[in-house]
Amino acid sequence: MARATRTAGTGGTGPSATRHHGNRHGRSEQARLAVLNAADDLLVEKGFAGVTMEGIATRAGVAKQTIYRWWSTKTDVLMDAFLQDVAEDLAVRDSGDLPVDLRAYLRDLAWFLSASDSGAVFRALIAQAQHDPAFAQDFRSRCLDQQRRRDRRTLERAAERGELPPGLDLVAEADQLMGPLYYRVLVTGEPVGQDFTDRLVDAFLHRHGLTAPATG
Amino acid sequence: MARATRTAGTGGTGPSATRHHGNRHGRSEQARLAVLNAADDLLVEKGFAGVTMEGIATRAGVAKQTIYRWWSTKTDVLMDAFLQDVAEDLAVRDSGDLPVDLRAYLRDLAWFLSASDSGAVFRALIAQAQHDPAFAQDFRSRCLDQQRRRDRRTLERAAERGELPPGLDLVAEADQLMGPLYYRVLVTGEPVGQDFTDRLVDAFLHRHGLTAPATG
Amino acid sequence: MARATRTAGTGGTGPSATRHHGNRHGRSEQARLAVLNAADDLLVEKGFAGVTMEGIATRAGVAKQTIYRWWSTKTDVLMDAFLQDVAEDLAVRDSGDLPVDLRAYLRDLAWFLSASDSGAVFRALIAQAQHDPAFAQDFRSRCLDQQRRRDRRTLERAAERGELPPGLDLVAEADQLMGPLYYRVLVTGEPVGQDFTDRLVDAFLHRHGLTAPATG
Amino acid sequence: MARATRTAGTGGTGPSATRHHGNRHGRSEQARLAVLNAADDLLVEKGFAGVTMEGIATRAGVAKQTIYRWWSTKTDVLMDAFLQDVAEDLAVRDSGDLPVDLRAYLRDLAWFLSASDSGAVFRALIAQAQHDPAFAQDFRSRCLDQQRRRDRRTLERAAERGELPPGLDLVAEADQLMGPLYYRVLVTGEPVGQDFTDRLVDAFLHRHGLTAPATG
DNA sequence: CAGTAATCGAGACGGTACGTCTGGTCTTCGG
DNA sequence: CCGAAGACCAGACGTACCGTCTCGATTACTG
Repeated sequence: MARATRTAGTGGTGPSATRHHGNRHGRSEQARLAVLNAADDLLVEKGFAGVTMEGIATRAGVAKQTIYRWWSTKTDVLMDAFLQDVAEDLAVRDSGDLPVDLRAYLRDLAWFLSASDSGAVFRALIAQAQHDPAFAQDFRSRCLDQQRRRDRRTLERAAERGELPPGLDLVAEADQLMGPLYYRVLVTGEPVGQDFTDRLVDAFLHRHGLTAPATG
Repeated sequence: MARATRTAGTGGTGPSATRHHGNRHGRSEQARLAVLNAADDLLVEKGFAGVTMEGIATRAGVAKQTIYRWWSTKTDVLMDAFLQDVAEDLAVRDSGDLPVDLRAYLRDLAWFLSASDSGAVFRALIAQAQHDPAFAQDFRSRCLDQQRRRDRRTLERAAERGELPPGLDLVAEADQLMGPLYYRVLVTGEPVGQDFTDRLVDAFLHRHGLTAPATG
Repeated sequence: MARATRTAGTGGTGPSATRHHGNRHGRSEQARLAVLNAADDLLVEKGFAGVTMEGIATRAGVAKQTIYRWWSTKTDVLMDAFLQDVAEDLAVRDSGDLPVDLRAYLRDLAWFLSASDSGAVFRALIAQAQHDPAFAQDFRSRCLDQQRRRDRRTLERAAERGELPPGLDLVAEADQLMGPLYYRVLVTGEPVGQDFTDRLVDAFLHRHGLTAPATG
Repeated sequence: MARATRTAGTGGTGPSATRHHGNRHGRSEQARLAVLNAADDLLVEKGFAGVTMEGIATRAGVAKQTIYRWWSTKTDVLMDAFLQDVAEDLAVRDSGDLPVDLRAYLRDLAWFLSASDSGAVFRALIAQAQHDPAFAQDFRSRCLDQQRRRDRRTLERAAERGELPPGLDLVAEADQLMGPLYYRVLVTGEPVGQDFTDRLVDAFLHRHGLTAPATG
């Protein structure tokens, strides 16, 4: 909900800035944000089936045609809503120490995937990708790739610092490290507390001989 | 498709065995199988969105009400279809040797998840579980639990044989071993060849000091 | 997912009469009449533009699909509504005396065309026939022909009684007699009082030497 | 189509005549004619339902707002298009002989109403007048009155020449004479050949003792 | 010779209704 | 009682037009 307010409360923000409702010079930013917000809110409140083009239009105070002008399906809208929000809900910290950063990131990722609003959108999009191969491709190139890059970031920084053996396939390592977390959230639905994520990190560190914590 | 034929071509199976079209003697097995088949076929042919109650009814030559009498939603139908087929498409072998059995199972599981018909149904159900928490619970207890038990079987047998250290949390181990495979199929959509599954097995074995394979 | 079904609590109106809401044995008479009524009412209240399929459905408490199942357009609905009502709003009297009956019928017809509810529907249908040739053909065979037959009836009876010269083209005579009335209602929109219709009748009678009233 | 060319082919008409695209001192005649033409063409090609403000704008190469600036509805546009054309498609001849002129005019009127392009527009406008009383009033004062004056012209000239009895109500006589023709075109849709119109004229003449034609 | 005022093409906007599709419910009849 | 058939209410789908609006460019008068 923070989104719309940012622009809606224009008050006397700028001189005569972005006041247009859509004309030859481009679309209405106001309508765009209202749509993204409405989609987001509906997903969180009523679930994926409760997100309909009509519902979004009504809730956003926007004409259906305005939505169809810029997005082709409700999942397309949700994808934009996700891209708008994800940066705020999942940041990558950098303390310069791999074990510390890794533990922090997996904890944050677990929260993002299982508890945040944009995580709910993310899960819905992954689900839709199972149902629709064409959407899957679009989703991967527009959302998932950057998400995986984020997931790899901590390892890459450590590799640059020399904390990891050279020549390591970081993509494969990241998939092996994060995979069980995604699996748990998406498939088994079991809780993902810090104990769970820490165990994954420990296994990773141990695998590369970085520390040998007797976590048990 | 084998399913329906089994019953439809009754020919001279029995005296006048399961010949009823639905009367006071219980539901029609013929109708039940036709429905499951139709749902299955529609999913494979047209994707999840192409599976509708009306479509199933038409394709199965059955009245809509007949479906609603026994199933509540199309995903409910698909779940039954899945349970009917999964046993055939994913078996657990037992050679008595952990590395061998593990490599074989992960290869089979990869094929099952990414290429088999029942795997397609499975993915659709997992997707639906993201969209609908109530369905998720039902799906987990009726389908997923047994799937995870199957995934664990090889490890359990090895543990019984003493090939694995005692006191190991087999559930956690299995999740960590299979997680990246599910992740790859459901999320990244990248191919899951034997090289990929073997690498997962090798990491698992190495983690427990069972072999020290030079990667490659 | 129990849906709140709203059924008119008719109590125990009849034995077990027409209680069905549409099943394999035919359509719901209740729905049919509700639709015709709603269309009629909307036309009278809001004019032709105020008659919409959605509006009819809402007002009739009927699903849009139910309308489209039995009628193709709103004018199709209006045509049925007209056929349902016309008999009540325009009757042909028979006193056995041509001048008397003719004066009475033209007066009734004038009221029907310009002031009755079904006359309003009739005018709307004639208008639509100007806009759509395909509809025009349908309208003429289903409504107009019987209307013109009604318009001719009085003359035909008089001819049978020998009050009119034999061999007269009654169709042409009727068109010439009624034409100016329709013209006045549809085109000029001027009032059609009894003085006006009587003058038409007098001209007709004079044309055939039946009476020679010096009408001023 | 003749219309636009008339102005479009400015060639060397005037010095720098009507070349403006609309500025503070008046509207663009070019746009005006393009709109009227487009409306006319659309009506003839696709029928009344095929005439839309958007369609007119596109076909005329004009912005929607330009249309709304000068006309309020599509029927308003059609009315102007009609006024632009009617004079060319229906002229009143004057030979000085009532029977001759009357026969000629009714023949021309029949062709105008049933076969000409502006007649098609005229019928569409009459139809719209049935649907919309406010439009009806506007249409009658701006189009119909002059049309009825044209219809009366021949009789008026004959009256001035003394060919008709003095004190005759020419309005009523014209309505009674033309009414059946309008009725036939607008309501029954039957063909209006010269035999039909001549018979109307003969009845009129006989009614006033001008000739005594043996009917048929 | 700038400034102003009205026009024009373009097209996004909030809406309404369209005609279609699917979801679930209900009723009737045959076996 | 079950199953086939199919009519029913409900409501979302994606499209077509409606009438309003804002924009930048154009053009003739006005000061």
